[in-house]
Amino acid sequence: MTTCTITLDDMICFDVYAANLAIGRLYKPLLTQFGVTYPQYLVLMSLWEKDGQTVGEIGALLGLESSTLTPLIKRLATAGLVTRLRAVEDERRVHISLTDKGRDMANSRDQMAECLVGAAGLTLQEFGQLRELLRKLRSNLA
Amino acid sequence: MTTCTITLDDMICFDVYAANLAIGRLYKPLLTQFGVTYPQYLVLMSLWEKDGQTVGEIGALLGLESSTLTPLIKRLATAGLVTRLRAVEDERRVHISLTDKGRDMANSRDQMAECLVGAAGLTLQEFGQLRELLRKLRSNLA
DNA sequence: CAATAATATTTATCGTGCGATATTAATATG
DNA sequence: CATATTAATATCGCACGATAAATATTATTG
Repeated sequence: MTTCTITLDDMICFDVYAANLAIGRLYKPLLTQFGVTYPQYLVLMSLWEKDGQTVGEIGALLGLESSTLTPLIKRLATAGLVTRLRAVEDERRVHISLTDKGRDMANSRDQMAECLVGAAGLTLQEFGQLRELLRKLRSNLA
Repeated sequence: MTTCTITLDDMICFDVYAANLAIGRLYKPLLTQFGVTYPQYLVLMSLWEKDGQTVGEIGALLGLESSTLTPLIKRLATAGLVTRLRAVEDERRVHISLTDKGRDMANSRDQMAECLVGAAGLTLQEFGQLRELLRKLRSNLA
């Protein structure tokens, strides 16, 4: 039975990897219009959800170290999409906030969403299943 | 209904991204012992499945361009895990074959598999579901 | 034989992701 | 109150991934 287990699992890591690249590739044409990369877009997404998060909070959400996020967010700041502001109550923390330009980009989210939903060819139910399985997987690994 | 759709989808790309990193991070300690990275490991996996594949075949499997794979595979060759041999029947193609050392690494696959299966906390049925959904998603996007 | 397609490499570029280390500030501890 | 500890983030450096574009070489097709 070990053989069975191995095949299943190994295909999983394979498929997650390939699916991730495929999604990024789908979004790319839209994202380059805004001059941002796919990981940068994910950071923006988390800010559209909740503005003003700290670097640590965003990192926890995406599963990234601050050493990865700091330069990434600086590029977003250079692009004029976010601002970095040290918290007054705890000056270790740096809050990331959307600029007007960054907030405006949220409108394009609908467009990208429909793009993926259309291209993915999954039912809403399947989307929900997939999301739930991935979250379960990830939370167990973390 | 639009709102519902958007939320679902956007979480998907989010979760795929995070899950991919989480799996890579889980494997990392084991992989560094062998001196290979996670994408390099995926290439080895495809060779354990079917040895002697061409660069193009591996690329199709992983969804990578040959321009990405060529340097990656060269690193595997430098590490003594694979050999690169131009096909005699069609000299455009380059076949990648495992060395003894590369084949030996396949033994560790079981260890890694059990590691993931154990840590993931998913049933075999859920693994199957997840794999099927990801493959469907990917094949539609490609 | 010429034109076109397929395959892999080269080159150049950029960004990701992380480890190691430093820095700064809040919090304990004595 | 001084100092050690811990936490959060920044900084630096590095290797590699991923892609685009251009090139070279070989097959195939008309």
